[in-house]
Amino acid sequence: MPLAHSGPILAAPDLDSVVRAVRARGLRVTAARRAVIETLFVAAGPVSVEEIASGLGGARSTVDDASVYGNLETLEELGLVRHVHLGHGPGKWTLADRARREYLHCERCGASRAVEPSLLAPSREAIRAATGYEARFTHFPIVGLCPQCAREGREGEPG
Amino acid sequence: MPLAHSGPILAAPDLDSVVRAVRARGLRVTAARRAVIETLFVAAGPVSVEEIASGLGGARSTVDDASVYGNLETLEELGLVRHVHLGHGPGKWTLADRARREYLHCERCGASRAVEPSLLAPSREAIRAATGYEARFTHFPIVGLCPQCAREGREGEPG
DNA sequence: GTGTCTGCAAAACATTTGCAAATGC
DNA sequence: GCATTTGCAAATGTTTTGCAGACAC
Repeated sequence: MPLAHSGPILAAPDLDSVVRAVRARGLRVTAARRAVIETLFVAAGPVSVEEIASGLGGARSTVDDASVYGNLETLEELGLVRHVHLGHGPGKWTLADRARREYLHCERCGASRAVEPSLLAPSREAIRAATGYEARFTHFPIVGLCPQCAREGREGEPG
Repeated sequence: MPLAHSGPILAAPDLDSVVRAVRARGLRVTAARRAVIETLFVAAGPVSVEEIASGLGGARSTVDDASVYGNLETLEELGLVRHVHLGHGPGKWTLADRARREYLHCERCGASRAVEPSLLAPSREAIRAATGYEARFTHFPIVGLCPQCAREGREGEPG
């Protein structure tokens, strides 16, 4: 079942399948590891290390920051989770198959909104054709000016 | 010679014109401020705070980190300098009119390369038409897989 | 039983803040 | 002369590292 960039398929694996994948790679399923995965699983969107460590989403126990960092790194290496940046500052974490949305971020007022994926398709194709790179626009937001700030910028400028 | 989407044209000014702009805004031209600007001016590309503070590029004196941060923030607010991120980690700083290149960054091996601006034009237009945002792809790199890592990814995957 | 993982404490970085002294205008 | 700006020192916030004990398998 292909999860990758192309497919519209939304595989949304259950928690057990993630846990199984962890075990399949030879990693141990500890309470801390399970709590991290559960938090990512129940979260509405990408979450911070802080949120994961404090057991947001009702994880039974709390997990030490250092262990959260370690686990996220390990799980990211396995391709099970990803981190994304929604603006400046520390990243947020999510299950790998959920990191599919591209965002616009206004550099002046900080406003943020998701982008209709089809808008990026032409450039993604052009980049692939010209450079061979498979571009994902999901990791960092696309920075620019929102309509209002763009307007103000054009008026306000002295000359 | 069109440099950008719209905005006030600010073309490769000499050092003095930047200094004049600073004074014109009512800011004082101190030794530290001048050193920061000079470093940005002579640098081959975007530079780190560390590099600026240590007087890379032959600035006569060294400038305290805190002062560099303060100056960069002030100058960015005036629109004279910008910071960009070329990968993960702390940003790098450059004169505003020089922050025009878009980069591809491989999330697996870290390879980086500039993008031919025309490749992004279609999506920039589509985004403007659909959302009103003026997208700049220069602030964060576009993350993805370089040709080689993309190939390995496709082969290596277990299933 | 053994090697992995955890929590805790401390270190390493990047950045911000507070403030008295220095200095551009 | 006076407000702005500086350097220094300390605080903050995030992430990494070291390590003895706990625990999954």
